[in-house]
Amino acid sequence: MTRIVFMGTPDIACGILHQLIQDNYEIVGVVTQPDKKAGRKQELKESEVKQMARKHHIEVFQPMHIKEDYEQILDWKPDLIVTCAYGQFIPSHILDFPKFGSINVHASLLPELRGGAPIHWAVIQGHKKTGMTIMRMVKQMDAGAIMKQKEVEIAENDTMGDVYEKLKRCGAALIHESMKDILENNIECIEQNEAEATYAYNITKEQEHIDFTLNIQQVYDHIRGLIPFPIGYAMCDGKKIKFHRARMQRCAHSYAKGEICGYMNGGYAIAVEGGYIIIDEIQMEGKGKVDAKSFANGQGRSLIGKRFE
RNA sequence: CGCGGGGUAGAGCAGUCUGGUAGCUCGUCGGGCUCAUAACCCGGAGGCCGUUGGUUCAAAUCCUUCCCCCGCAA
Repeated sequence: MTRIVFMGTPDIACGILHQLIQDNYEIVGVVTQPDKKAGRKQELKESEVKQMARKHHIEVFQPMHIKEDYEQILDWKPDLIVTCAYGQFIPSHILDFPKFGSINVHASLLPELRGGAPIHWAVIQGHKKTGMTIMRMVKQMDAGAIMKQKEVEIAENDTMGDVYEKLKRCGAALIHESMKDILENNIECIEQNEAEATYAYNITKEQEHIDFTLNIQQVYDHIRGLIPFPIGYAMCDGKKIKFHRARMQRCAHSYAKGEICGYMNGGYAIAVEGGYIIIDEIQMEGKGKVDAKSFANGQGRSLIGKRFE
């Protein structure tokens, strides 16, 4: 039987790992990022992939630096390495070791949106569709020849989380359909067109900041592209305020961009170019997430007339 | 002991510094007004002010024990 090593870390990789397990492939080992301290209490947290691997009694390897610490992987004698959002650059003498090579599953329609946050950026940039790609792994990030690709639609009101769920299912289906061909070397690989490559690096703190001077569509795409994680914010009165749920209302008005208009149409309205962004769930620094009406009754009352920065 | 904010009626908050009758917006219940309302008016119910101990004639408020929630940083 073909010996497969799976390398991945976050939840989306679980979709792929789970499908491989379902399809009865022999997973001889799983490589994932070391347990990390998380939260206020700094408790150690295992990656989602590690939790799934342990549930299925698969051996787990967690090198701090895979560049120097990789003997375990070669000892597993893999015939194929499948990776998905592992989180470390993998040296080519590991990638080249298996007889079927190494493949990567990436959450975009490559060569678009290479990098760590392709789903967020697809929504933030207002794309109408995205997808999953299986490709051969090469030294350069997400640049290998494309083996299989499958599209999903991004609906007008989809949040990052909605698209994420679609892609997780899409990825599982794609790996399910493709494994047989991959193991029979029955796939025509298509090199990526470097000229068309775009990049979707991890979201920085600065990029979580919502700029209300942009037009209504841009602001809305930005907010929904950060839901349910990491959540966009803006500043008002020196306080950080996060937007957990929002919608658009296109119309004319005479407010300044970013001005807080108060409770309107069941939400907390903020004026932008082209209409209002209506916030339905909001959170002030130091406080819990609350619905718009509660916010308007309490903390939000004194903010009316002020502007988000 | 990483830094910081907070726990007050069903919800969201003010009051705490400067101890002295429990307050606001909303919801809820009853009544009124209107062609009409997320409208307006009148009235009512609903609180061990997170927990422990202390100071005081008197504690939501000052000191103290513990629990819980959140923002930042990782």
